[in-house]
Amino acid sequence: MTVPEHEAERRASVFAEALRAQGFRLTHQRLEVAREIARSDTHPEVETIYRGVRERVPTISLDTVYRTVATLADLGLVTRVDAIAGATRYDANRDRHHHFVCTRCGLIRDLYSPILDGTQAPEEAAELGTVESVTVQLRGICGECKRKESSCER
Amino acid sequence: MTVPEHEAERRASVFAEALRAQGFRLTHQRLEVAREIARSDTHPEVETIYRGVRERVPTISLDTVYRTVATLADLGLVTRVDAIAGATRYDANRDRHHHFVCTRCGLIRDLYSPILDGTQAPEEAAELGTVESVTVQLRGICGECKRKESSCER
DNA sequence: GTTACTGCAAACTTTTTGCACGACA
DNA sequence: TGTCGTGCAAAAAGTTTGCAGTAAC
Repeated sequence: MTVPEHEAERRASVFAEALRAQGFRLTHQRLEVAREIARSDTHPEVETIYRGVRERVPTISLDTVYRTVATLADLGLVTRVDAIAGATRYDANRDRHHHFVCTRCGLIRDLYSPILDGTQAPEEAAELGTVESVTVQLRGICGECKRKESSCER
Repeated sequence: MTVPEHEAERRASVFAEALRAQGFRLTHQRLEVAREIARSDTHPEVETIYRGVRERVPTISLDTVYRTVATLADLGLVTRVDAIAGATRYDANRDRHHHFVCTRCGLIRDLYSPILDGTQAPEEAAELGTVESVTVQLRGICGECKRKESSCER
């Protein structure tokens, strides 16, 4: 939790404002979950957020945290890190490559690109640790999902 | 499964050879799981691999697939896509940033870099879909884990 | 013949869901 | 006051583990 207090508060207000704008009720629980995520820079999992919030709201339940986080994610206010929901996926491709990820359906396609292969780790990275690989992730909507969307505007 | 047959076979032999070199027994089950992953380019989850293998080895159990995939991953022959094992993690940082991921402990740190921000999606990506964001992922060993490793060579 | 691997079943973890009560607007 | 959100409990989904029999070396 090294996010400066003012930055955390700013993020939390953005969350609250967005929830209100979308017609969600500003409940005590939602505000506290939003605040907890906002002040964290460790990319926490739900369990961690839960423990943090519970210090201030001892009666909150784990499933409320799950629901609130899902709501914030749906509104695009927080992102699932390297998000492909569901089970762990495996990659047997040992050649240097990058990924295109569809945020709608979870499709992942390999992408070969000498230009992207040239991406260098910035110097600051050395402070964090030893970099062993650099890959680029493109996120967006795949052709299939785009077609579905335009055909039957749900 | 658009991996050409010869490429799939090549990958499968690499898997088999590596298993043997590391002293693992080349069982029927392991070879078939290895082959199934090798011929797939859809970044499958364990359940999918299981279904594929079961067509050829109807008696194989799901947990054997889990164990084999874990073994292959430990040997570095397959990678967990955007791998941070365990629960889903969330990111409240809406500013443009990149990630450093420690493959040992799962630590994720944000990385700000105007240079990385300049990374462009290659033209070929347009064939896959609409790209909405481009982020760079650095994988490696964090300072903490490196220290632990050098102090008490386990 | 040993020992590692497998299949089975059960446990564990993470996440989702149905329902009735309570709180926000 | 009406409806949405919460807490509880149970279930579902994904993954791991102990054990006894089986197969690889």
